[in-house]
Amino acid sequence: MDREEAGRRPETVSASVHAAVHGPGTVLPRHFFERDPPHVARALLGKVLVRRISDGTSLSGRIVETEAYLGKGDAAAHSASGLTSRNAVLFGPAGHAYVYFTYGMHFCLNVSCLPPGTPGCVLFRALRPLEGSDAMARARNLGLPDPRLIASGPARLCQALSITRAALNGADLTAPASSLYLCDDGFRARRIRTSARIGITRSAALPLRFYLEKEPCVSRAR
DNA sequence: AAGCGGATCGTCT
DNA sequence: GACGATCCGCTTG
Repeated sequence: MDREEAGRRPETVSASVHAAVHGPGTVLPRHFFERDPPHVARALLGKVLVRRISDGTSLSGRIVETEAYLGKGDAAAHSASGLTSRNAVLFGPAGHAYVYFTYGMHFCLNVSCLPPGTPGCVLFRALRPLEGSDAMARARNLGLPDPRLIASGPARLCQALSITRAALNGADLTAPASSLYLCDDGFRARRIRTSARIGITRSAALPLRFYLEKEPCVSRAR
């Protein structure tokens, strides 16, 4: 699957990005995700989500918005009613993709947290495009590659990166050969804001949404 | 600028 | 049989 090692390619980065990417960086290891979802959700801000597609090119974006879903005391979490075939990934090891289908047409991407048997995850809600923004805009059927419309919203993010449940649910995001993984490229998030999560009805008041201040690619931005 | 509803189907009651 | 961790286009003010 992995035709060339992901660590040595020169990266082409749009000049419009506000901070430079310092090379491909290091892939986030499993222990990064073996923590409480709120910690992981904060720590993921500023990291890079990379998707290698079949033609060998990489699509990527800086994570600017996340939400944490807890294993206990969180009625909004898909794991709230116990293990089912749909949510089984959440009860497995940390660092795996939980992709679900909703509203008859949308996919959303999460990463599992905490050790096996203890559910919890982080929902990826928005990216600032880095590599492949033109290809991502095409995948979204956008006329112009407006960075604010490419991956600002969990379903838009999945559409931009061609993430489906069939292709990626359960995938190990820490595996070297993964077609979807997370990187630390040295960027450090400046100001992190917290709010209630978006679009849920139960446990709606918990402050479990995290996003970068003054970031135009956050969903539902002003 | 904000609010409404349609699209569309897997999952669980 | 109902309801989404959503998005988009159309309406109204």
